[in-house]
Amino acid sequence: MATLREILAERLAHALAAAGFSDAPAEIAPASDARFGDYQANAAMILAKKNRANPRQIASEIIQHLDVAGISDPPEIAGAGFINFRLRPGFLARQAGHLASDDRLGRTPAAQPQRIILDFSAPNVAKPMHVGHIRSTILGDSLARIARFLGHEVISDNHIGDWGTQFGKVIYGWKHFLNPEALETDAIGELVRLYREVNALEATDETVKKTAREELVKLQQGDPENHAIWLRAVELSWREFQKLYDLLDIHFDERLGESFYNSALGPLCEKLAAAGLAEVSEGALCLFFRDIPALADKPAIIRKSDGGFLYATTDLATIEHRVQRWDPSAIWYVVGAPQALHFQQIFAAARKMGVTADLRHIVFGSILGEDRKIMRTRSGENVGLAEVLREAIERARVLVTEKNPDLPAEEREEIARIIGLGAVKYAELSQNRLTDYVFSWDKMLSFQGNTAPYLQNAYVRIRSIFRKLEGGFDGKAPVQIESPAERALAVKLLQFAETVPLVLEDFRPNLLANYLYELADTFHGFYEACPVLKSEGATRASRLVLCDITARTLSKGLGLLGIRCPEKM
RNA sequence: GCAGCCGUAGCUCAAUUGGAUAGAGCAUCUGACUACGGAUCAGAAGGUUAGGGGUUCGACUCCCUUCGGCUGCACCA
Repeated sequence: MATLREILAERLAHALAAAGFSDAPAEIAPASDARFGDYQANAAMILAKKNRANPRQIASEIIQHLDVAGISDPPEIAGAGFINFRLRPGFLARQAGHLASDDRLGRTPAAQPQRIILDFSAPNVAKPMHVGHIRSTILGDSLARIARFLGHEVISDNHIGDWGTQFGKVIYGWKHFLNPEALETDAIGELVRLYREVNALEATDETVKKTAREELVKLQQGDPENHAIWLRAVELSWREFQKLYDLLDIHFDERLGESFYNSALGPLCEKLAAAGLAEVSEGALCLFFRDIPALADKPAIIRKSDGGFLYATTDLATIEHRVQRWDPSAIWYVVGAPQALHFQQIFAAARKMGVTADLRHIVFGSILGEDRKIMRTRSGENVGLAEVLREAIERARVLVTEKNPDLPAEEREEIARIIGLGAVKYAELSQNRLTDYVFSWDKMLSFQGNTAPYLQNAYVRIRSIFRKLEGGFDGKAPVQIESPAERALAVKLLQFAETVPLVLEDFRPNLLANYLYELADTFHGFYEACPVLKSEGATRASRLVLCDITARTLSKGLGLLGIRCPEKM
C-alpha cells in the first residue's frame, strides 16, 4: 500500500511532466503547520530558482495539471509558492481502513532489499559492560530491527574485544592468586580484580612485569595452558554479557571477536605489502593515504616494528572476511565518535583493497551525568550497565507498586522489567544520536512528556477499552471520520509507514520515537474528545478500529525500538 | 598547533536535510473533571538559534570568521 506521501508525489510527478517541468523533483513534505493542510509541495520554488521565474506563476501552472480529485481538496498556492494539500476525510477513512487488516501497518518492504552487516555493542572481555556500551548496543539493536522490518537482510555481529595485551596480566594473576569461588559467582569481577592486582604489582616489581609480558607472548604463540585460561576467561565473560543481552532482548547472528582474525593478520599484511599498498616506515608496516588531504599525514599502522599487529589490522581483516563470506552491500559500525579517525583510515584502506560495500561509521555522543560531565560513579569509575538496568527495574517496580498494588507480585515484576528497560532504551533512542545527553532517572521514568512510560500508558489505556468491551470487536468495520480528533488520528496513523524508512536515511531512531510520541499525544486528544464505549453503532465500531490500529502501531513502533508494551501497568 | 563533532526557551531535547510566524516536554501560571486507566486534556508565558559577516525569493540548516565545549592526531584497543 502506498503512503499518503507517495500517492501525492505520484500525482505531482504527473502534473510536473504535463506542465513541462519533468526535471523537477516530485517531492512532497508534511505541512510545516496544520493551518496549511496536511502536505505541501515546494517544487514550484525550486523550479523558479532554476529557471529564474516567478514561483507563484509556476505553482499555478503545476496546479492546472494536478489531478487529486477524491484525495485532496483543490490544492492551494500560498506564501512564496507553496502548494498545499488538505486530504479529504473520505479518502483518509478509506486509507486508514486498510491499516486495520495489515500487520505491517501500511509499510511495504523495500523494493531493493540489501544485505547489511551491523557491527555493534562489542564489549571487552574481562571488563564489565558499562553505560558507554548502552548507546552502541541499543542503537545497533534498534537499527537491526528497523532494517529487518523494511525487508533488508541484516547480519548482526558482536565484534567483542577478546584479544589484547591485558591477557598477559590476567593470566599472570590467574596463575598466582585466582579465587575460584569468586570466579564462579562473579567472573568478570574476579577477572578485573586479577588485572588490577597485577597492574599494581607491576608498578613496584619488575619481575612481575616481565613475567606477565612473557605470559602474553606464550599465549600468542599458542601455549596450551595459557590458551585454555584465555578461552575460559572469554567464555565466562561472554556468559555474563549474555545475561544482559537476554535481559535487554538483544540477539546477535554472529559473535566473531578479534581473536577470530588472528591467523588472518599476517597474511593480510603480506598481501598488502606485496600489492604495494602498504609500505614500511620507521620499521612499521603502514598504509598511507596521500591522495586524501585529511589523512595525508595520518598513516594507519598495520604491523608494528616489533612484528605485532594492531586493531587497524584486525578491523581490515574483519572487512575482508565479511566481504568474502557475505558480499554485503553495506557494513554499519555503531561506535562512538572518538574513533572517527580510525574508521576514516580503515574505510580508505578498504577502498584501496577494492571493497565496494557502503561502509558507514554510525557515530554517537557521550552519556553525561547530571553534572554535565561524562557519567562516572562517585569513585570515578565507569557506571556498570548491569547496575543501571537493575536500578531502572527497581525504580519501575516502586512506581508500579504505588499505582497498582493489587497486581500479583509476579505480574508486577514482569511489568517493572518492561517499563524499566523500556525507559532506559527510550531515553537513548528518543534523542539525536550525535548529541551528548544527560542521564536522568527521574526524566526517563516520568509518565509525562516524551518517555517510554507515557507511550506504554497510551497502549495500556487502549487495551483497557478492549477488556471492557462487550459484544466483540469487528476489525473490518469501516472507519468514519466525523470530528477533527478522528481526522488527526487517522492522518497520524497513516504516517507510520512513511516515518520508519526515514530512520535509515541517517540512522536516527529518534525520528521514529518522535513520531510515536506525537501519535500517543494525538491519540490522547482523540480519547478526550471521542468517547468510544459510550458511542453507538457505526461510530463506535469505527472508533474501536481506530483504537485497535493505534495500539498496534504503538506496539509495533516501540517494538522496532526494542521496547515492549505491557497490557497493564 | 592541525582536524572532526557540537553550541537552539531557565532545564532536557526537536526541527523530515534550504521552506511559511523555530516546535515539544519538564519546571512556572490558569482552567477542565468523581473520569472508556487523571499515569489525562485545554490554555498562558518563555527565543537576536553562542557573536559577527556572506550566499538567495527564503538560513538553526550552506560558506567565511570570532568565541566557548568535547574528541582525535605513528607503533593501546
